Amino acid sequence: MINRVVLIGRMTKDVELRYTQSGTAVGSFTLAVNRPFKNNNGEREADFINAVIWRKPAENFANFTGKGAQVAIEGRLQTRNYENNQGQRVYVTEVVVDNFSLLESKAEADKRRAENGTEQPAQQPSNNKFAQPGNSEIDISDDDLPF
Amino acid sequence: MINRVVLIGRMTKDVELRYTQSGTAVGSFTLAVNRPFKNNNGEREADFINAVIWRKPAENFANFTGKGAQVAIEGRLQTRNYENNQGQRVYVTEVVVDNFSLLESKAEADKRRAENGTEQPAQQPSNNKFAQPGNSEIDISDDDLPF
Amino acid sequence: MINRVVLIGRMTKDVELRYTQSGTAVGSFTLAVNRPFKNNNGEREADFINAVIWRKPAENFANFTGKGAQVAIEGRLQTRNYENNQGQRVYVTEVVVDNFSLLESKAEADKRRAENGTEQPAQQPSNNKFAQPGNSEIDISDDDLPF
Amino acid sequence: MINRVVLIGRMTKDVELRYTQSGTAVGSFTLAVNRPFKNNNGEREADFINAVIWRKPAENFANFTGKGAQVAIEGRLQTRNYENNQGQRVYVTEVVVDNFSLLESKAEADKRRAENGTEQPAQQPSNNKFAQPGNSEIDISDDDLPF
DNA sequence: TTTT
DNA sequence: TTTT
Repeated sequence: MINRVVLIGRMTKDVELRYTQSGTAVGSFTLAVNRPFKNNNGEREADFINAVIWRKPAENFANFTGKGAQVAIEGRLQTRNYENNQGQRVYVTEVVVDNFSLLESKAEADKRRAENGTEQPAQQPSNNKFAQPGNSEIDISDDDLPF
Repeated sequence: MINRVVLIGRMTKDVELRYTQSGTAVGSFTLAVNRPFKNNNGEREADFINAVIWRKPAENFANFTGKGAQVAIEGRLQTRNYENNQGQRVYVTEVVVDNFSLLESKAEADKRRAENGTEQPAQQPSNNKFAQPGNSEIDISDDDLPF
Repeated sequence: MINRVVLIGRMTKDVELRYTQSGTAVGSFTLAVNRPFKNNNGEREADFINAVIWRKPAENFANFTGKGAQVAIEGRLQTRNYENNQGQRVYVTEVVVDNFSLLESKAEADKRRAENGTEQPAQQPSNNKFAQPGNSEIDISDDDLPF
Repeated sequence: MINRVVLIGRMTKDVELRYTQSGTAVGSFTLAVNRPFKNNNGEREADFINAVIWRKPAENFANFTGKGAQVAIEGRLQTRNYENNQGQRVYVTEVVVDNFSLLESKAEADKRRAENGTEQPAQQPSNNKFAQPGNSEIDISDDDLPF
């Protein structure tokens, strides 16, 4: 089966980097991808695509990109569902990234944001800076590993 | 911005073909795309990707494919959200199809299902057979048109 | 850098399976991909895309597909050049396949061709049947390995 | 049939913009796409992918990108062949671009090259600057139009 | 005939 | 819950 996605967009925030109980890194983030056309009000809208990235590439990605930076990602579409705290089933579609290309460094994006003004700098959570495995460990079963 | 998806999978059901108030055809369907690897129980799972297709291609697609048939689709990822009847915001990610390739005809898929046995034949809802515009008109604003 | 190709087409002939001096399998083949539109004479032309596939997947691919069979391939575009026997430099662009999906088995394609008539059966060269490494060894340097 | 290519790379030179006898714009260019791995000498090589772009987008593309600039392109693979002046048949594989994204402006690329030093500025051939149709008219039959 |  |  063929399942392929290629996107270019901007990071809506820094990568959220976490670790499974067994120490596997997982990064999650959302890409804002501008639409090719304008809406009825003459505005260009965006789609907000969720994505995850695993293992060593997750750590690299988290460290070299961040909020506002332009990136290209490649991967496959995956769906999953879970029950939220109101007992409702929530369906999620996300890209499992297996290749990426940084079109702008974290530093460049930060610099641009600083120059552009009032915008406060991106927070620098310790967990997107080569965090130690085990640090921000979370409740992700290793069964969720996509391989 | 680049936003491209290519999928090969099987139709989980016949296309749901509807019409906006102004008579534009919209087809919606879900593709089951088998994962490239097996899970911890040695089973091959699938991802269930939602998709929409507009206008004349929607009518062709609805008429020449159907439940169980293998198809290839190409398009872009789009996100939208709405409030459900419990007042919860629901987020949807779907493929807006702009090209497709039928890898098996509706007839072939039906024949295969018939041969395979007990499975009941795919229902033949009038709305997937060149339905008249205005017939199964629904509450889709023309503002939802993706162009 | 992003470099991704997805194609659906038909095998113009059986896979040519060879082995490098160190025993690495390499398959080469050409895919006929029909164009989406007709030319000025109302005919549908095709593009003939060259592709290579390496190692174990090359052997699987060679054994389960063949002339006339429909396949989907995924990979990256690669260019190389060499001097031909007239001393001219020849430029080649080909897909290095890293994923494929068989949309029709070799047997189905052969059956279809047999039913369709006069067409002679695909030749069965020993080198597309789990050939022994070393058998049809050729002058491919291991330096050509794409990794 | 599915036939899709997505590439990110750098322009090896300015776009060559020409016009068919009937005044249709055609741009041709080559993209250098770095390989994801290093070769046996520890160097990162590139693939040099030829591409063409037609009509109005060709003029926009020619005017807003240029040598050294990073771009993303999307399109389909096309093959053609012709006889060269030595009477040899030459086979060409190229991308017919139907979407692009400028990741760096012509100005930015020029600025970068100027800062980096000795490199001479990109020549500014009149034919990549909103050239008049008919100006650099060439021997392209309108039969070559890909639609 | 190639870009950073 | 969103980027430029």
